[in-house]
Amino acid sequence: MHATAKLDKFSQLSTFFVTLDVIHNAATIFDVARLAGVSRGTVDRVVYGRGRVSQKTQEKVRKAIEQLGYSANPNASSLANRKEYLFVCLIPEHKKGEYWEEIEKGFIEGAKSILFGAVRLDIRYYDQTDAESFVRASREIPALHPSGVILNAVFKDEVSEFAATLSDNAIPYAFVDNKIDDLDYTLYYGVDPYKSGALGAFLLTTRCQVREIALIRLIRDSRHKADPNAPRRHGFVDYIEENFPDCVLHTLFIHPDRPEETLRTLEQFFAQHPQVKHVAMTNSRVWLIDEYLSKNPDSERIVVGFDDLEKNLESLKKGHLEYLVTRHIPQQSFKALTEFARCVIKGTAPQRRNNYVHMDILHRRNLDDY
Amino acid sequence: MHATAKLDKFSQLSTFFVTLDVIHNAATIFDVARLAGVSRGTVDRVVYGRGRVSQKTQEKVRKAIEQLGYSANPNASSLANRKEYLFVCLIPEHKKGEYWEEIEKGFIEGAKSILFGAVRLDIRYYDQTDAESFVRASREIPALHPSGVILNAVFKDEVSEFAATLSDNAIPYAFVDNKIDDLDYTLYYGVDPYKSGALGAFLLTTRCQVREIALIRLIRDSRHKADPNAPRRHGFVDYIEENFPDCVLHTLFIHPDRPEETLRTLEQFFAQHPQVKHVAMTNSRVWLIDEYLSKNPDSERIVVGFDDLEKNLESLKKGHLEYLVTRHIPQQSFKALTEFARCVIKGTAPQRRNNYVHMDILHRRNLDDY
DNA sequence: CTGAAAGCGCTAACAA
DNA sequence: TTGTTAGCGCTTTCAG
Repeated sequence: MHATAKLDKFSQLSTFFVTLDVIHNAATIFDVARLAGVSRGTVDRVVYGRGRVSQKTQEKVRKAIEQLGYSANPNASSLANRKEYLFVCLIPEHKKGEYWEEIEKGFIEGAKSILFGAVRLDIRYYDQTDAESFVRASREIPALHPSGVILNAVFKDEVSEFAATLSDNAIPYAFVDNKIDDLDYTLYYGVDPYKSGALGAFLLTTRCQVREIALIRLIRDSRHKADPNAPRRHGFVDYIEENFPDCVLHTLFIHPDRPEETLRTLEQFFAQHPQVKHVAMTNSRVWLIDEYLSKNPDSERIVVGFDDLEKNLESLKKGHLEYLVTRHIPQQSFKALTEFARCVIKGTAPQRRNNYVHMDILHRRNLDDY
Repeated sequence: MHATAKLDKFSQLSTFFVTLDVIHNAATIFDVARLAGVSRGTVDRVVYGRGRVSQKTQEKVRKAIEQLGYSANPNASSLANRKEYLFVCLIPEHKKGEYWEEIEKGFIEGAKSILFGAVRLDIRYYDQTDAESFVRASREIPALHPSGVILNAVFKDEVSEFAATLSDNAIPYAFVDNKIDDLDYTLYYGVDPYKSGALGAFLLTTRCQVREIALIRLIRDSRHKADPNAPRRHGFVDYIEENFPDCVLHTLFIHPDRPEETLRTLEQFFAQHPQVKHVAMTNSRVWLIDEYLSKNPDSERIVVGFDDLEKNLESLKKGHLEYLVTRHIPQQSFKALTEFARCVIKGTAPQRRNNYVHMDILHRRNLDDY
């Protein structure tokens, strides 16, 4: 598919315009074959590098392709190509409304949007708090003979080992959300968590003289080995330390599954520290404190959170939060899947290997059409 | 194309997964034909309501379709369907780097991305400052017999008249960027300019006690009848008046093509009013004041602009601007074209008629991957 | 009203 | 190493 543009100027009409024919116009594989003086089969072999073509004919064909600006009609390709591609997504199990549900949506939409070849998706889950469950889930994957695997990198050792297995089986893999740098992944899509933390800190403190901040964290299960939120938190904390060296950071811990306890913890803290007006939560669940915020309105208070979960957006809309730092979560998994599939199916390298997606600043005032 | 999902739980493995087959699996038109006891041609007629099919066979076919969950393979469709669609885009002529260039990019990319049917794009230009040129350009369009026309609404009367002509010729049309409410357009994509103005005002003034603001405007050619920027400016001004009733708004005019004059105007103004620290420009060319800003650094000054033109982004990156209120400009025209084409080609109504796209808040800190 | 059949551009298996 | 050919699933004449 390619576009040609011709520019015509009709000066006496004082009107000018551009016409472009988009889409597989012009040249077909047949045209190329004729120009190169070979058969369509040969052209096909050259285009996809299937080998078994002499250097000389390859040259001829290449030249013809260039001359005609040929590129295969993707519709005809995927019609003729009945190959099926199986992609396995290995992600944390999750409940409705949680972060990983959004990621999953992106995968599914991405798979649906692929038009070259028939794509199957197999989504496998593991327990984020349990490295063993990751190992169990990952072990079943090679037997499925997938064309590719997409996963996130929770448990460093276990993921590295799995990646090695995949490589041994010549199965390409991609990371989404986070990655392990020294592995041989095809591509990665995610945000820079450190920067996003710093951005949140900036939004919380800009144009203010900040003396104290409440940073609210989650009590993680003791089984929970990983701390996937650390880079973002560090970005946040480092920003504060650099820009407000005298600022006191109060860290409070709340339990994600105990709302009454959370309410009490917060009420108690803010009763003791009424001067603290800046509040942040660097994980994705700032909605957990929404109940406290709505029951204890304070027009001077500024709260900043992260990630566009449904519940966070609601909290933002109600005015309990000032800013949410995020990106369209499904977009990163959508792009990851479609790009990865393109690379795998067409056998090409990705345009870019490490893709950091843009961070959005969300405020009540620009929330409407998100 | 449709997706089926089956959920299997292997509890003893403490692993569960979801498989979904995306894309034209299962039933083909042949299967439907066989089940209904008719030919493929008949099925086709039913599916697309081309008429000339008896009620009875229609029933049979419908039932078979339902039973098999049939839906046409889009690849095969557009392969067999050699119809060409011509879309005409009618937009202001522009120079490199200007707003409308970005819009144009979106159209072109959108056309390229369409995979159903072959699409041709014909981009026509007119002079924004000259209603007559719009009339001239628009008059040539019906003769092209386009499948659809996309335009923006600059000159109310002239556009309305053209729209009527299109309707008379049964040519559907869509608006991008701005619209005229009471016309019969198929769909519209744009931002709410009033809201974006208010958002800019908010970002300029949040957490500040603002007493004076410099609002910089463009000297428009006297021929320039339209004031396309008015709604955004009103959003800005109204916000300020509501929230800072005592704030003084200084309006300065600069000429878009006279940089030295601009520099002088600004230097003179700020020499006389050194206390003014808040500056805004509600049109898309805040880069015009970049030279002044870089030559007269002031850490207390806050500048807010609009639209992600290359030059504005540069100015933001260099730290001369604090915030830019924008959206991916090409995205709105991309979406407008693809959605419009879908509606026209498939003969369906748009999902939504008026589409307001999300406004991004851009700051030096979230600019990297935009 | 309905069926048959010739492609759309490409792939892949088979023959040469 | 190369050419030939039978489809992929759908659309669209053209006969009947």
